[in-house]
Amino acid sequence: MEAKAAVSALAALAQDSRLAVFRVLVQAGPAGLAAGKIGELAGIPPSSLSFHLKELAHAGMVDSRQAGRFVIYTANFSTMNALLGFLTENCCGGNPCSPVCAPACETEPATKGRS
Amino acid sequence: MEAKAAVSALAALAQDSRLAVFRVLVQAGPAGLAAGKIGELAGIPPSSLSFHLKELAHAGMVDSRQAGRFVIYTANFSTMNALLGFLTENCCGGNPCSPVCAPACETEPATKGRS
DNA sequence: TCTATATTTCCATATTATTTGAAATATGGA
DNA sequence: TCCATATTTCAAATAATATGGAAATATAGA
Repeated sequence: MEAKAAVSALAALAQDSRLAVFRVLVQAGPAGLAAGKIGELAGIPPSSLSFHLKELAHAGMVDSRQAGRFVIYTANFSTMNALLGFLTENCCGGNPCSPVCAPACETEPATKGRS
Repeated sequence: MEAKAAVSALAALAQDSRLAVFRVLVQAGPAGLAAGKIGELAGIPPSSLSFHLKELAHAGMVDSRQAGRFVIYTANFSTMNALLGFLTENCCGGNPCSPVCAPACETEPATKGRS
């Protein structure tokens, strides 16, 4: 991931409504949610929601697919992982260090404390 | 970490100059860098740099300490880790999943591919 | 104290983002 | 085709953010 893409991704997430939308989609997993359901869960009126979803999509943080009358949105997990990687890249000059940790897969819930 | 703090942290990073500053500090590790050195490495004039450093500090992404005539800035790694955790929290409803990974410490460089 | 260096504050300007109602568009079913 | 529902687009007001020169402040050393 390049700096420009990272700034786009971060800017997409750096807003109350969009962060709420994205977190709801992360929790929903690959199945995703219809736009209306997202607006309901996040408390955002349709036109605002549409604006924010477009911002997230443009930054590659979410994908969408048509399903009948519904548009299903999903979090884009590979952009997400690329962003996490970018932020911790070459930490401490690439030397072993405790301060920052590279994301690594777990099969357990992500709510445990760390470092 | 709460949503408000996460939005602040993300907004702090969602800007070309500030992201460049933060990455330079992540790479510098706990030793940190003087403001002037950061400006030199990131190509940012003093007054702009000061503005952006203040933004990063206000969001808790960097800390500073006086060292003689210099002000040494360091990345705040615990805010960073809290942010990464927040973004992946309760991924896929808390069930085991491959898409998103919880940050976990490694002792190797952070440039390897993942998931 | 005086000087040089390091950093921050102030200021004005330019640019970009957020919000939401109303209207437009798209889809599926009767 | 006609209707109801789902979503997006448009428009315009408001608010927040970015920039960088010039001046102010702070520190160390002579």
